[in-house]
Amino acid sequence: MRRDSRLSRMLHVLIHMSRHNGPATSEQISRMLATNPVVVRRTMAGLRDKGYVRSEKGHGGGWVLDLPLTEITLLDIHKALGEPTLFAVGPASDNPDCLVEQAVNAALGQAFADAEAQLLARFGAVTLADLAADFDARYRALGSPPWPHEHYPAED
Amino acid sequence: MRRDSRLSRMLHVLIHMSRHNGPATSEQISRMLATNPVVVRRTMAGLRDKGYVRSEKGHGGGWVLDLPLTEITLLDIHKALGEPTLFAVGPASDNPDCLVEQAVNAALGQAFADAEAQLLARFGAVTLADLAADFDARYRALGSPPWPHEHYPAED
DNA sequence: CCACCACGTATCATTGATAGTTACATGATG
DNA sequence: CATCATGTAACTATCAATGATACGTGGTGG
Repeated sequence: MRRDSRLSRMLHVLIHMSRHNGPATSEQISRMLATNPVVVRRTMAGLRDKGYVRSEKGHGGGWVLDLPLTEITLLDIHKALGEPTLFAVGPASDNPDCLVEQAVNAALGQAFADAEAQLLARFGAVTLADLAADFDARYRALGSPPWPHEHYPAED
Repeated sequence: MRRDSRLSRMLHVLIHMSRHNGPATSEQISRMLATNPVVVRRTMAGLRDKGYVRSEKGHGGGWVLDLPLTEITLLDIHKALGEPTLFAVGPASDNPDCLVEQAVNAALGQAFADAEAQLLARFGAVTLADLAADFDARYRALGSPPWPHEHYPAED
């Protein structure tokens, strides 16, 4: 099944933004994500509404982080994206009155609910600063890796 | 995202089959699942190949359970369906060389891998007999519930 | 032995979500 | 005030599950 990559993409972008001086335009971001500017604006809109980023129009405008990475968890971004369904498999409701179907869905539903709770707890425990620190470790480990699009090592 | 309901459906069907005398035709099963016979054959094909059910052609033919419910776990059925992706959200690979993307995907990937392991372990620990027992409990609790399609209380 | 029944399977249409695109309006900057 | 950037509406593209049609194949029973 087709997988939703918005969470991954937004985390990617936010970390880049934190290492970036000044606003990043949707155009620049879209190149990083190999997509196009409208998709970026659409997806970032949710984060803006929750106050994680700010957008500025006109010359020199673009997107700016509005909170430090230490204050943003993966769970926050997941919620900002509208809490999309995490699971690709789910219960059937072909015959809601059927007791067999109810028994099956109760078992599956409980298993998925527990897995979701675990996943969300994990998301809530990881901040973007943690991911940025992992990036820094990878960067140091490789010395001077190639830059497919602009990375911003810890300098600025 | 659209959710794969095949696992739920197959569990539903197998339990009904265990309470059924003689083969159940794809036509009968399709009515239980509010779908059509071809979808049933397509989905059951995987279970047949793994030996959980048998199919018989001709007059009086249809589908028959080939193992007791105690010998079949939810995990078995999941595998028989081709182990479809469990998650609806996943990593982006827009820029595989980007160290930021790698850090993001490592964190997300680990979280999802752990959740998947938990889910599969749970699936492996539940047999269809457990679900059937839950059905029996629900049946007894309600006395004589309505039958939207044929249920088979513990008699035969 | 042959008519019928049920599975087996190829092929195409439908669905529902993200993702991509085009077009145009709005606001800010220099 | 021309230009740049976001905001958004309205499409189209894509992908996998699902649904539907058609036809082939093998058993069964009359």
